Amino acid sequence: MNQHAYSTEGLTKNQSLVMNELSKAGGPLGAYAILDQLRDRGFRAPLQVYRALDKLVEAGLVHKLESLNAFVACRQPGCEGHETTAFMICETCGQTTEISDSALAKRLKKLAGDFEFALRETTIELRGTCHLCSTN
Amino acid sequence: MNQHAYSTEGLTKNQSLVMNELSKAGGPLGAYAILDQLRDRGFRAPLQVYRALDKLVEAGLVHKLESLNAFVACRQPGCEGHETTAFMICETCGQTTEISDSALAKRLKKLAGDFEFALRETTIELRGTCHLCSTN
DNA sequence: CCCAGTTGTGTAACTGTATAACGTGTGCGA
DNA sequence: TCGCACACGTTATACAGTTACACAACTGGG
Repeated sequence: MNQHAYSTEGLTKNQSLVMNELSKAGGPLGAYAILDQLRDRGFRAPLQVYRALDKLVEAGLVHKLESLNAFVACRQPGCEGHETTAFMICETCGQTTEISDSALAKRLKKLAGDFEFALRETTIELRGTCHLCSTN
Repeated sequence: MNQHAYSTEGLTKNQSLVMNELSKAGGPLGAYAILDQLRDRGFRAPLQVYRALDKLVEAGLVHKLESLNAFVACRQPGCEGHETTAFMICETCGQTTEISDSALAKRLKKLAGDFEFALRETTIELRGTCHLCSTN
């Protein structure tokens, strides 16, 4: 367990604060945006945010969107298949959709296998325009 | 055509220099690493590198690896299927392998279609350990 | 030929993203 | 109680990418 237990999830104080901001946002946030949001809660330096994010990503509660250099709260609490999650990112409205597709995961595993590559983590990000933005 | 024609490929002087560095490297390079390599060829500012990279990526000669914030020369000259290229990145030796898999591309297109998402570009990056590094 | 538009280039300053290198405090087990 | 692991705080710095402005070189049409 954890030393402080500030949260229902066994997160530390800083981790809870960062997690809370990401949940409130409902979409991707940059580390510095999070920092700004948390200045009045005592945050002063980027490292405080990055350390919390590292743990949250590790715990599977947060995903990093590499093509945005941003972070997003996991859609569902116990986000399974965390290693092979795909994201659709609307370049117009910024909305992101999290997808877990087993066929996709399977194909990637097979490709890695073909190259005798020990797969640890995958990044799959689809950029384009979402339905809503296309029709407007 | 191009104004200077410094290269066999119709690239400008700066584009050729950057392309040449990436080809020599045989692996991913950060923009500032390229800049440092080209200081004695007259490069002084990041923008010179980024402008060249933009054109090279647009021309399909170079890929950006989002999870490394780095750039890599395209494996084959006329890299087709440029929109749906996957990369395997060895976290030990840094080597990258470029993969074009039509089944993968098809599956991604289908997923986008299911969500009525107008796909523009995809990023697929597999991180792990390559065969060589696993056995050593 | 000249002019206007486009594209490539050079330079400086700046914002944004991320990490290194310190040191401090706290809980926990040997 | 000693040391270890871990969260935390602070400063500085490295790396990534952009904005703004100016100039040079080619291009196309009148």
